[in-house]
Amino acid sequence: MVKPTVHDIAREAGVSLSTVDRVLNGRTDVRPKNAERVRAAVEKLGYVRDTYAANLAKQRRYRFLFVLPEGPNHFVETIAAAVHEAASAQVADRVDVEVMFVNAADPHAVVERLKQLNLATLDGVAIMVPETPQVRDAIAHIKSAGVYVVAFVSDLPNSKCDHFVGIDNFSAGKTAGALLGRFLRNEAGSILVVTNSMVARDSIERRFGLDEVLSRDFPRLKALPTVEFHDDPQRIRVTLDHAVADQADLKAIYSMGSGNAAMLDALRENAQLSHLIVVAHDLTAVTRQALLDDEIDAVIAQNVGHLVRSALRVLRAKCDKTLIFEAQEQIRIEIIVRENLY
Amino acid sequence: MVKPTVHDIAREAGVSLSTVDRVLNGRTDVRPKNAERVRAAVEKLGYVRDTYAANLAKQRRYRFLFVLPEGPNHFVETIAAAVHEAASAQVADRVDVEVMFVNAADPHAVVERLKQLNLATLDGVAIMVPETPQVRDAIAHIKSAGVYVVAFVSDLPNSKCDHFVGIDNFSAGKTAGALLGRFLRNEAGSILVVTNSMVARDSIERRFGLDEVLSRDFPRLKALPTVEFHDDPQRIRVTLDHAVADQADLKAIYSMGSGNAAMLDALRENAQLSHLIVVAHDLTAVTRQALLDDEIDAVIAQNVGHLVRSALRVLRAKCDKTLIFEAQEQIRIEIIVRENLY
DNA sequence: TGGTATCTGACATACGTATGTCACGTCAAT
DNA sequence: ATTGACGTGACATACGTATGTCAGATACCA
Repeated sequence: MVKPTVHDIAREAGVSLSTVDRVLNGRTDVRPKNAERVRAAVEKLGYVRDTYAANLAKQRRYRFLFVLPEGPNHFVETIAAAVHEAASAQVADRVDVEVMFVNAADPHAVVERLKQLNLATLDGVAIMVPETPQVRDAIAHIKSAGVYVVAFVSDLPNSKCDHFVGIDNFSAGKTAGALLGRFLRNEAGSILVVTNSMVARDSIERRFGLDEVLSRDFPRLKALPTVEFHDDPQRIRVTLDHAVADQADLKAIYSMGSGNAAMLDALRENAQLSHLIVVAHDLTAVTRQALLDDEIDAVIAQNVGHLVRSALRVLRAKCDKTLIFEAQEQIRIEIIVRENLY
Repeated sequence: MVKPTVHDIAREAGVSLSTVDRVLNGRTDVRPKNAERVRAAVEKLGYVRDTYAANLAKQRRYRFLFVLPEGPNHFVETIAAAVHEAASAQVADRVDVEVMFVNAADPHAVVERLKQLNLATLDGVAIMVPETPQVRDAIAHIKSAGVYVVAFVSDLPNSKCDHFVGIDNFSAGKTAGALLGRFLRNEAGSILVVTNSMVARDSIERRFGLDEVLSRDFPRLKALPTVEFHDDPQRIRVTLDHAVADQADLKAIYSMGSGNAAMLDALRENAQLSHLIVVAHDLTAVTRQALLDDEIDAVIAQNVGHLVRSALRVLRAKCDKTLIFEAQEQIRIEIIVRENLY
């Protein structure tokens, strides 16, 4: 009943400890017949390597890096805070975590920074940048150095990442649509959709999700063309004023990503907008306060603590070449109203 | 930069390894002055014990037990499955997990089973039973044997538990109320509240939460007195038929706990009820399917995987006497609609 | 001062695994 | 028969911590 060790395997297989080690760690110089006997013994006794003892012996440390977009952004700041929190909690687990900020808007700058990484000192990287051909190449380069890569928050479907840690943004958009449809029961009208930029694939996918649900389940609601306001708070204000003038049937606002603060500021300046349903993405200090103040009806969020811990667990699993526990790494699309705010 | 070891502490404090060990493990026979120097060195070098190395040396295994209510219940079955899943994932972490089912409806039977436990072979217990004076005493007994106890899913506020792993049911009820209020925008009417039994404090707390939100934010909505149907599917059917006859303004159903299947069956048999908004608790095979079939509008849930893993982490932290990472152990009140179903 | 109870340090062994060294086989090619 | 390549086993050391033994130091009291 007690956990078998390498010694038990050696005895069971009738070979020496050295041979067991050679098989287990994929070294050369083992006769196929003996390798097979070792594998059979492992199977029979149900041996699983004690990773902690192994790490102790190897003096192993896991060195991970988070690459996050720089610039003022509440969501990213929340993530960075979660990374630092997790990092301090994980020192006991032999993992060292660093954070690097890159100018995500400039693909060349991103690649430049990625190329400068000393890959010999790294075991894994979690990357949160938009996918470009250059980024794709940089990732291939990192991976070829034996460093594991996970796409973080934004998926990089065409890159050779080991995993994606984040939510399905298409479903997130559908969820927003479902909430809007239910919050506007029996009502017809239009929905203003705003985002900072549609360059990020996140926004595009969310928009698709929204449109699919609205057209299928709530055809009485019409989503207006997405308004992008590229870091210009003025623009959102003007857009809102126009919308309220042109669209007599405006019923709701869907804020798809960064820029919630600007959207809320604009909302506050136009009293006519106070009856609108507002659904926004990402739980930050700003949206949290807006929920409490009843300025936002619901927030679609992903738990940043889970995101970070999941990324770390996945990277560790890759390093240890162990299986990842899919159910645990599934990042939930959370719906947050004032009452279940945490 | 490298993690300090006990040797570093000994050197820094100018004492021997033995003395460091005596201080660290709370043994006797250490002069206060030396103990203080060791503590200062620990502080200065930022020493943290390597739990894994320590467990290796101690040949430590964590033996935990989940005490769950028996009887056919989808929610508990889901939990039991999650426990077994987590248990198999945790063998590598030196933890052995067992599950015991008790007849939660019979306090004496519960206590009888708890008293039979061989506490010498246990390190921690997660208990999910309603609180009674007998249970309270049994828990005190378990704790006095040096076994850690966490209240699991249902809180045991008057018992001497080490922790509560679960959601705040008052907030959960408020969340349900907030959803109902938003789903029934601008509408007035009554809400049917059903549950299997109000004996469990969960239901009582949820009801309080519901009432508070409705009266404060949505006074146009009136929640009818809670209908309990004590494992009698017939009862819920009759109740629904009466409600639809008596309450012309019936707008929604709030199912507060177990018994979703019976509620749904009754709903299906009365075509006049198909336009009702339905909010239910707990994500199980039944509610999952009902969400997909659009029979339920939203489910308030707690992630059973998180519940179980949190309980295990908390018990481990107690055994290791390390701090628990509150943010991670906070169980979320999840809102689930068809689109963010997982 | 002697006796004794209380502290302390040096050292050894162990946990399960990784890794290195070295000698000793076996077998085929020279 | 000699060489060399390959396969193997025995053994040692290490990782950071726990725990035990025991001799020796120190402090305290009479």
